[in-house]
Amino acid sequence: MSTAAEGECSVPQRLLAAATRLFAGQGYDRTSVQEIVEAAGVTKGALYHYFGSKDDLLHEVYARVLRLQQERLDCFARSDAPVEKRLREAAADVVVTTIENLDDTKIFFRSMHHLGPEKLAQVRAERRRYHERFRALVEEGQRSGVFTSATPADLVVDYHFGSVHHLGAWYHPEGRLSAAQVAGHLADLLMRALRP
Amino acid sequence: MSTAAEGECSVPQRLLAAATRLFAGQGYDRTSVQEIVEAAGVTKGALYHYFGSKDDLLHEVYARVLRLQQERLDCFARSDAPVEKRLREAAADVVVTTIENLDDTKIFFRSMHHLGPEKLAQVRAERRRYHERFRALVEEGQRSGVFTSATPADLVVDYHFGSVHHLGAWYHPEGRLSAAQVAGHLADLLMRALRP
DNA sequence: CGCCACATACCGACTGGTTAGTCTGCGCCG
DNA sequence: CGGCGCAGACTAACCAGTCGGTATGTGGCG
Repeated sequence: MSTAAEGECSVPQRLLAAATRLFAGQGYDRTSVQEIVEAAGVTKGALYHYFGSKDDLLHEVYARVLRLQQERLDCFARSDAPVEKRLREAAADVVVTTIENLDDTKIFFRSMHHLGPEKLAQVRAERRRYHERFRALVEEGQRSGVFTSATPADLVVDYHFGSVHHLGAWYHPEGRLSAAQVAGHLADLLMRALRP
Repeated sequence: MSTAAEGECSVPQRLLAAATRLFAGQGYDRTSVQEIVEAAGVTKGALYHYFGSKDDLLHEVYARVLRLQQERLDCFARSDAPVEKRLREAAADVVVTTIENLDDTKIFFRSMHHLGPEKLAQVRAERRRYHERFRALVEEGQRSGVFTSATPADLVVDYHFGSVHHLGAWYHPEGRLSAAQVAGHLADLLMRALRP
């Protein structure tokens, strides 16, 4: 009766997965709690046993993807390779992980305003930390002269992340370009834009 | 009693303006028809006198901004300046008009999925035409050798428009950069990324 | 000019349907 | 037997859209 394989995960994980898929497909508001629990093969009692509210569910989705991206970026930034290599790899990796979690990303930028104020502030703060770490890489390259300083670093970061966030609007896994190929091209564009 | 000056516009225009502001601020689903008519200083009878449904209202917002952007792009593309000048001006102009109509843009990419299937198809078709005209400029420059062909033209277009769409997420009119300054920087980034 | 017929513009109470969240209870496991 | 994990009916609120009604014009006709 349910769409997903029900037996292979714990109930909260199944609920989170179903919610992610449905939120990404039809948006937060258009997805009723009833639909989520049916897709997960349980009932509302189960959902409200594990989550405080529908908002909580959304917040969990956000927390998961934020944690993942922060970890990956840290990994690249801490390397001791030259800065242009570190930035290029970080820029490409964020594209790959975004494509690998396209549902989460779609939700992220489409449903942010559905979060309550305090959860929103928390998500925004984490997001800002992520941006700042990325920007630090750009600034490092600008100071050392391998990148042009013609454009302020924060604008460069917003430029790149803008196109990353937009991936959900056009990328299809069955398309002619693989995630790695797209990532390579977008990273190239960024690096060329930063050439002195 | 109402928030906006009521007397200076026709009722349908006031309704459209109120809807735009509210949709951008709280999203389509979180905005009730009651809120819209109160903000416009009328009642539901007036709204349903001029618009067929809440969807219609949203669709009108889309149609307005699509028409505007298409006109502006046509204007730049038809010039007989060298292609790098035409593309640069078009790329900068789309940033300026996006910033000047930030509310519309926010709605555009956040609430698309609220449109019914046939209206959605129509909006998408117009959007695609816009993209294709922009892409044609990039391809022209690539053929004539003033732009690098390292990156496929459609990816370049998605790269630029991605950051344009993302403007609504970070740009604030009171910030330190004017719309024209941001437009100049983003156009510079694009042109540098296209240098051979 | 006075008056009627009709239309356009708008009002606001009402309805049918939907939804998030609650609460009581039941079955299974330790 | 006791409590954890969950079922599912229930409720209170809300909301898009409807519909009969009202007011303000507008054109024709006697």
